[in-house]
Amino acid sequence: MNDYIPQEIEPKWQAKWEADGLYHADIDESRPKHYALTMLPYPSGDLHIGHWYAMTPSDARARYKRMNGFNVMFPIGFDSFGLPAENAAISRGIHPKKWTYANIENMRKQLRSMGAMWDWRREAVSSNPQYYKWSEWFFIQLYKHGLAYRKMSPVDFCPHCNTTLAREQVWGEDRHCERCETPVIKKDLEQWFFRTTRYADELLNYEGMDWPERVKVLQTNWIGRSEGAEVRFSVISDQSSALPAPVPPWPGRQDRQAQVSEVEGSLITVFTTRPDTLWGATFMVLSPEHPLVEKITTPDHKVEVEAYKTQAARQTDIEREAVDKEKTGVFTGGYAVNPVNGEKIPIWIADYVLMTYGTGAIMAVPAHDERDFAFAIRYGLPIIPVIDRPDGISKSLVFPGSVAPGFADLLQTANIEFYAAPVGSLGDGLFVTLRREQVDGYAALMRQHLQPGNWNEIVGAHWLFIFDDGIMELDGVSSDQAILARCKAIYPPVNHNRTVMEMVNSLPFYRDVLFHADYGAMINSGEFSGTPGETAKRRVTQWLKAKGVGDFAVNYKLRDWLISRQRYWGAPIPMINCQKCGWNPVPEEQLPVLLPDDVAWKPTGESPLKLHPTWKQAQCPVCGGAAERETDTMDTFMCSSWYHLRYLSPHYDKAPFDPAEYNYWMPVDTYTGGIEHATMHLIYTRFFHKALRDMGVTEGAEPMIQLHNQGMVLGEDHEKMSKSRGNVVAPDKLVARYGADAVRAYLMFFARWDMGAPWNSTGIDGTVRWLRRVWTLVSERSGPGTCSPESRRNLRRKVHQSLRRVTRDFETFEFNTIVSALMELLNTMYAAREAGAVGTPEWDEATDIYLRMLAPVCPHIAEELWAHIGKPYSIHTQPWPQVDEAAAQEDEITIPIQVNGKLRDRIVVPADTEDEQVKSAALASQAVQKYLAGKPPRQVIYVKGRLVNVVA
RNA sequence: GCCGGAGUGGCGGAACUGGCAGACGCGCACGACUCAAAAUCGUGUUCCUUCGGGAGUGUGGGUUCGAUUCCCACCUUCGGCACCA
Repeated sequence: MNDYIPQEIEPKWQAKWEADGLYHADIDESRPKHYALTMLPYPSGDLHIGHWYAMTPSDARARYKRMNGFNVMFPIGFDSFGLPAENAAISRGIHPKKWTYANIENMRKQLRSMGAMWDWRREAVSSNPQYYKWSEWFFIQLYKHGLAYRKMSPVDFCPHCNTTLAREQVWGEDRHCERCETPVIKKDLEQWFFRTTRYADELLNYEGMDWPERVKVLQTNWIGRSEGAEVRFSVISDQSSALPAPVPPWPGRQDRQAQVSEVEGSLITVFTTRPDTLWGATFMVLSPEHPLVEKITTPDHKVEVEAYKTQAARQTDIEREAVDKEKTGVFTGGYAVNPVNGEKIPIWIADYVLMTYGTGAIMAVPAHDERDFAFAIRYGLPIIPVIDRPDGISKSLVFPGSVAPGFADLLQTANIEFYAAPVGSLGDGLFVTLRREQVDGYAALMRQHLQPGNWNEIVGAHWLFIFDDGIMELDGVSSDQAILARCKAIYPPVNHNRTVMEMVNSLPFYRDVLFHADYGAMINSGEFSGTPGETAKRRVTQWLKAKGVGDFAVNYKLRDWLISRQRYWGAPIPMINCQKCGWNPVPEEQLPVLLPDDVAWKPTGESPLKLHPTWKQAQCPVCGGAAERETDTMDTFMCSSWYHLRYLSPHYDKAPFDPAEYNYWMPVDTYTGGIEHATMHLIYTRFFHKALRDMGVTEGAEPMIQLHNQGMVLGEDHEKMSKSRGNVVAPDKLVARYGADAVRAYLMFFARWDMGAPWNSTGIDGTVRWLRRVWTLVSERSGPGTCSPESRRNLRRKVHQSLRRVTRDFETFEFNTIVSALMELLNTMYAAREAGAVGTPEWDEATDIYLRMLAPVCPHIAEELWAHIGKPYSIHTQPWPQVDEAAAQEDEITIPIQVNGKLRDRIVVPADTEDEQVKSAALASQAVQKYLAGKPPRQVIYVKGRLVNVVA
């Protein structure tokens, strides 16, 4: 037989498989179906090694499933709308359509070189009108079912280019436009949203889904459900000292996302997870974008507020939310009334409050929230503890000379924990830590021994200020100022402090007891003081509800899905705006709304749909008058939320998919793709499916039963592959040099699939060598057949053990060990050949099983060798071999012997040896005897078939 | 910063449910074949060692007869953070 030349055999078999329609997937009720789906690629121009890494193992597993009797559908297509096409248009003057379809043509060719079992008849291309007609249709259905709506939302905007910018188009610390380097601004636009939040609770349910735990956790955190309360604060004027007007009745539950715009008049609604801390709310913070900011801000604060809003708008949400960032904000001049105690509290704005979470406003409880604490310390706002410390710890620093001599001895006698250490340059002070039950005794002792003209404070679980004429307790805003005034009178260096907390926070000894975010009994909370932590939230919320100032509320981090893109290359949003009739969908019989081809590209990237002279002119579907089309297009995540449905029947023109195909193939049995899609795409597609289900379009709770994610292939320099870094690995070159089979095998072998790894160009020689060895071995068909029955049995054992491993690893997506097992078995077969096994029935069986196991991994060489040994075409329609458990059974086992957990010896015993016999054989070992040194063992542990541990 | 992963020889990785750490491969060294080279085949390859043994799975602790595996803290690194897809 000739040498192994993959460049000859691979195109040959690919052409034959194609001509024979070997991979056509058609409905066949007699067989169980398997829908294997790999994530829709974007046609960026060149197939990336990352595509191969993602798709080859998916293909191998689809093939394995097919050999296991399943009718497998493994489709492919292109997610072909999106930003890069427009970038090419702007920078190189190529029409996005032309650029996209040229790329698709190239990638089809490249994809075919993989030898994957795609059914190309089912190819779906999201930028084809016959595809995006249905994307538009879905938009209209969602709109008709109340799941699409418009609201104002900010975008990053380049004022010079007059364009909305994607996050990746904003560069640098100063956030400038990638094209013209102008600093970006935020611009508020009316945009379309889908109500994903309506499905938030259902999306948290993963019942019956075989998805990786990490993805479920990521999604759960992304959805970010939290239970708490909404509370309404009324705004009052600076001058107002009279009691505030009563808060109007609670309007009842409304749609979550609509809430924000419904904040009006003089009411601020906040969401809080800690209604039990309401008595400690000493100020409010609005997001700088909050609609009430303008109304509340007093004339003398206008300049500062406007300046702050501008700087906040230039940051990303990530920067704004960062916990370690310095907290900044400005006072608006406005005040609100804390509904629980009538306290007048100032209203600030700060960038750490985001308009996209909750109601865009918070009540700040600095004693029990880390960020609020930092903010209050910085701006001198009062901090009043309202939740008891569960640990009951208080601290007190006794200043040098503030107590009568001998105080330390008294503490010792009272069993109070303390140490003496210098306080600045004042001499030694006493640093006291108190348990709850010691506070009263300590306070009494201090009252007796405090020298005139001093005070002492107890802070933490208790807040007592002991003066020579009595004790004051920090229990509210007024006592805060009263205590501070006394302290300033006694010790002028504290004059600059604005609050008691600021004063005590300057002593590092106190810092760990000043603030906590735990649950505990309520304190300083009027009639609620003493309410235990377990019931506090519920009882306070019930009371708020009864008073009409609040209610139970659930909030989510998940936001509604922003669909609008101010771009050309996307599916048009099929809506028409009429001055008389408002927004209405394009009548379904007029779909698709086609993208115009004759568009002009301004070098700035301004949307050509807006600039097109006639495209946006339309007739109102209601009154028939002149109206305007929506010129925004859809987010490409819309296209990729339903592509698995278009694959069912890409040419069907009566509906997005053929119901007969749906009924047979759906749901997707195995979905594979990158872990980077764990939240956005995989939440959107689940939302989409559930929304369609509720409209009667789809069935079942979930679109994808099983999910497996691959990791990423980095460049050889351990950096993300990119053209600019010059570290991109081109699969075409590798295929030309080594053949597709070797590249496929190497990609499965070189890393753990679910983790990914940096590319390693040196290892591929090993897989090439391996395939050549397979070739050589199978080529040789006649031999002496002279080897011993024992070595023939050993060969069979190894074959069936390998089959067991390979089968298991295919089920669990552990592709690297599949290839290892095949390499190992080949080594055994080489040894068997040396022993004269060629020509025996065991050898023939080994060859047969070997090629079947190889077929999903390296389909071309397996097919070639299968033909060579005279087996019927095609190996890919052969059944998967069955493990002969009896043959795989070991006769003898080696048991490692440990003494005190360290390996000291090994014994070989028949596999069926009784436990007691194994133990006594282990104890009889010379090595064990040596370590026992004549003493009896304390314990002998035998883990059946695994190991013996002798405890001396 | 927040959420989720990952850290094992010179390198990629293996180790099933807490039970022999380093399978398989790359690289390297030596040998065979060859005039020679490539290819191929064979042997060896965690580190230290006084050759008895000792240490060792990012770091530090803990649980256990026994920990790469479980628990706590930390370090490094990768993915995502809502207009890249």
